[in-house]
Amino acid sequence: MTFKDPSHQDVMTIREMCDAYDVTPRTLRFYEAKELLMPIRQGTRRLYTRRDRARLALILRGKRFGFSLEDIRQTLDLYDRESGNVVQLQRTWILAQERLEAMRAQRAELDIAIDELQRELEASTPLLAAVAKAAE
Amino acid sequence: MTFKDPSHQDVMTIREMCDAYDVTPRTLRFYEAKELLMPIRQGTRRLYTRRDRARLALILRGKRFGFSLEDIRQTLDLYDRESGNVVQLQRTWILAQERLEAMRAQRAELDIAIDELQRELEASTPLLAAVAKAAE
DNA sequence: AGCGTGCTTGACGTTAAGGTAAGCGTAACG
DNA sequence: CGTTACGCTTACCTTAACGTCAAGCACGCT
Repeated sequence: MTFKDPSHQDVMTIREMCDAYDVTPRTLRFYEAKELLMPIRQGTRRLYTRRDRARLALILRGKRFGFSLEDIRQTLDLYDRESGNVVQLQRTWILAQERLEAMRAQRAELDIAIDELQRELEASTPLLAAVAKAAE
Repeated sequence: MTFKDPSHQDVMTIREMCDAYDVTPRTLRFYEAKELLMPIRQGTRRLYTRRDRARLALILRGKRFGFSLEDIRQTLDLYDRESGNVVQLQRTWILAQERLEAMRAQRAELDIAIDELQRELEASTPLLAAVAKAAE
C-alpha cells in the first residue's frame, strides 16, 4: 500500500523548513533558543510539526510588520489553545487586544503615507519628464 | 512693533526640536551624521529650519513603518525640489515608486493580519469568560 | 572672576536579529 | 572503509540605531 511514509508523519526536517519558508537553519535554531518554536527531537535532530509551521508563519508575518520577536512571542500563545493558567491567558488576551489596536493605528497612518507619497510622485512626474526631455 | 523676533526667525534649537518631536539630542545628531538632516550652524550650535522639521517628520513616520534610515534617506530627496542631477532624480523617483509598492503590499498584508487576529480574539473571548467564571 | 546651564564632540556600551566559522557526530553512498 | 552531506553545538562577529558618559566651549548672571 502506498500510504504516507509513517516515518515522515507530517513533520519536516530543518532543511525542508528552510526551503519551505525561506529562512536559514540559524534562524530556526535562534527562534528555538528564544522559545518561539519547540520542534521535537529525534535523537539530536529537530523535527518540525504542523504546529511549528503555523507558528513560524505567524512569526514571519509579525516580523514583516515590524514587531519584535519578543512582542511576537507574547502574542503567539493566543493562537494555541490550552496555554497556561487563567491569569496568563488574560494577560495574553489583553496584549493581543493592544496589538490589534496598534495594527489598526499603523494601518491608518499607512494609508495617509501612501496617499501622500503617491501625490508627491504624481506631482513630480511631469517635472521629471520635462527635465528628461530637456536633457536629450 | 511686536513682529517676530528676527533672531528666532523660524528656526529651533535642538532642545525645542526634542520637545516638539519627542526625540533625544543624540538622535538628532545621529540623523545628522547619517546625512538625513542638515541644520544650519550658528557658531557651533545647531539651528533647525522648517525644512529640517519636515524631513524629521518624514523620517519618524518612515521608521514607524519599519523602513531603515538608509531607505528613508534615499527617498527623502523626492520631497525636496531641485535635488541633484537628472539621473539621480530618476533613481530617486524609481526608488519611491518601489517604496510605494512595498507600502501597498504591506497594507494588504496588514489588513489580513488584522482580520485574522480579530477573529482569533473574538473566538477566544467566550472561552476566556467561561474560564474566568469557573475560577471564581 | 566665578558659576550654572546648555550645547558640543568623541568614545565606548548596548540590544536585536541573526551571520559565520570551527569541530564533532552520524548516516548514506560508492 | 573513506568521503560526502547534513545536522548539532559553541563561540565569536556584525549591523542598525541609538544610550551613556566624559570633557570641554560659550553664554548670561551675579
